[in-house]
Amino acid sequence: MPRRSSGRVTLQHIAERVGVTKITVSRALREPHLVSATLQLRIESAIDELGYIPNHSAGALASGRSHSVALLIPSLSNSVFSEIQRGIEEGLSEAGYQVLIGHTGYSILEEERLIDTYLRYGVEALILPGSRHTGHACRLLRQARIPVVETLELTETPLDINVGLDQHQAGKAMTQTFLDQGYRRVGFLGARMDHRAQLRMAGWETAMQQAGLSTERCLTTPHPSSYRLGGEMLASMLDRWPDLEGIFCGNDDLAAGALFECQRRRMNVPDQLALAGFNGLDITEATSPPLATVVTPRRLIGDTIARRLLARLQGAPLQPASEDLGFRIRRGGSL
Amino acid sequence: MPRRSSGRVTLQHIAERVGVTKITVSRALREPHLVSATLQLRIESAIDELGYIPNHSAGALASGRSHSVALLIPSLSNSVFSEIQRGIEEGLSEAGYQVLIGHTGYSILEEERLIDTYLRYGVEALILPGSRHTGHACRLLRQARIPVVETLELTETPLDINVGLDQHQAGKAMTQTFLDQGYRRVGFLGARMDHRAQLRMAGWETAMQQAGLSTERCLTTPHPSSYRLGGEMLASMLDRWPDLEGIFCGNDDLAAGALFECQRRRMNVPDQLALAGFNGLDITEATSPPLATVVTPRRLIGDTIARRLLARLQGAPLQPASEDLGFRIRRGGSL
DNA sequence: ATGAAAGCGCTAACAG
DNA sequence: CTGTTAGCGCTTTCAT
Repeated sequence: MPRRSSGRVTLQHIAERVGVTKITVSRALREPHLVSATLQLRIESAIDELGYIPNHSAGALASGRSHSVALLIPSLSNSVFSEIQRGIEEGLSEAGYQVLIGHTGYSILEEERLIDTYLRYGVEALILPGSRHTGHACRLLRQARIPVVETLELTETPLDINVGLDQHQAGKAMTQTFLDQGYRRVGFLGARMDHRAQLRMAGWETAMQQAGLSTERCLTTPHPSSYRLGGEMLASMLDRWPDLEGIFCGNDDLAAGALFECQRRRMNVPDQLALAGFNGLDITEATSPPLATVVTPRRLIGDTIARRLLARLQGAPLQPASEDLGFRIRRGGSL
Repeated sequence: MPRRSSGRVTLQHIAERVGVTKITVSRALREPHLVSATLQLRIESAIDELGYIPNHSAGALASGRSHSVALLIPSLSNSVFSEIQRGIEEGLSEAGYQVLIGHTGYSILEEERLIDTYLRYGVEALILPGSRHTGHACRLLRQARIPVVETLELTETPLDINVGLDQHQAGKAMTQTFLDQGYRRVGFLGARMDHRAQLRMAGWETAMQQAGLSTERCLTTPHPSSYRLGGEMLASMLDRWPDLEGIFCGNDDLAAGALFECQRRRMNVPDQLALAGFNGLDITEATSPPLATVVTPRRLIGDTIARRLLARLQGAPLQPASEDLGFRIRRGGSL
């Protein structure tokens, strides 16, 4: 009688049932071509009958490989990440990796906690939103010696793979679009104000300053963005700066919320007020008028991450480098 | 020289550095009160210096406990789940559980695959969206003998814990609200048509039939729902049934998309066409007019799941039972 | 308060 | 194609 035992069905049980040793059963599962066809069948049926479920921890411990990768996303309710995730998942699951999702709530402290957790789980790579991390997180990542992907934004000093787009440049380009259309009193509206939101806003500032225009018409909040918030903040801005001609919103949710508030006030968009968002989510094509936005190549980002990460996992050397996948301005009808 | 070794820092390394055995280090980590204060400090600093990261697989294998729970969600881009997730995560992480997120893409086959995967990982409980599962999934769940939560919808035959709301009843109640307001030619618009969407639609049918009204004005698609799709489907419905007085949309995205299409056509909502959605997402309060919707208690669902699951994890017996957390109809201004 | 021994379930390495 | 042996890194159990 064993002193400890989980009562779970193990390889050993299958092996006894079939009349071989457990290593053969193990092989039948992992390298079927090394096992005779008849045995293979008998093993399969024994597994089925007994309801064997492999113990991932035991396998990972013995082999030193977890076949899993962690993907950290800032928020579950932000659809920006869903396409990126699809690209990543498709590429990696094909190669036998399980993608473990964690969400940071836009906090680098929570990101640090998750990095620690997933390193304990022995993930073979980490995909992180953004390029800002806590000092301890960076130390953990360095020690772990596993591939790391930083995504969404670009950084001068990537830890490893960096795939995204230049958020500052994109913010600047969208602002320039306002200016090209003749708008002058262009404000900025931002929520949450994570690093990417800050970069976009900085892009707006740069463009405005280069055009010799005022950057005073700016309203931001640390609160999470939402449609409602977009409407409320638009109202505040119009109160304070009734002369506004256009507003660049840090993301599509805010822009849509702002548009709804304009509709409520019977303000014509873009004649009385031009609006633009950021990301090119589905909603920007559905509203009336469609919203101007910066279309980000999210699916491409996901595919690219999968491809480059697989190369690293399969032995490609560490060569920290950024890959800029660009963006596209879409004027919609709101600008 | 050991034949195999990962090169990672282990408990053994810490122990040697401090001059104790590894079991003492292990205790210092898990039951600090059993270790003398001075040792505790020396162990902590050694861990810090060497950058020790515990190996979760080894711990899980030795103890038979993974301290993790899997939460499967249908889609990352659907914010319906984000509040549920928050409630679950807060409750469980406080109790020392790591919540692993997986997404099924609304497919019970993918759900089955994820259940299998996470059982291999040794999760101590599973939280599933919905009550429809493949036969093999049910078998796996039964064999695993761990707590299972089925959520969002209610079922007569819960596997274990079941927390949600009566989707059929909710669909019926929203339809009845149309009828109470005097609308008669009320259609139904649905996308994706997963089980919950089907239940909502069945609720609409029931209410219409009980009122002796036609259920012909119904358009559904298996495609994922989106704002754009809501607009396109509304257009099709108006083409086909120009006499429509109201449309109950299976979710808020479709309803919002439909509203935008009405705005494009300069159709007054609700005078020319009444609209309603389902879930009570943020957008329903932001549009102009605000959208009628079925407000679902998502945060409460999450909190309730956490509470009941913790009880089960701490030994409460298996007592399959459903908990109906209800819903609220909000008329908004579109109905 | 600390230690020794055994073992969790699996796979790497080598043998045949 | 199949088996033997050792060990992955940790925790349990029992001793001291």
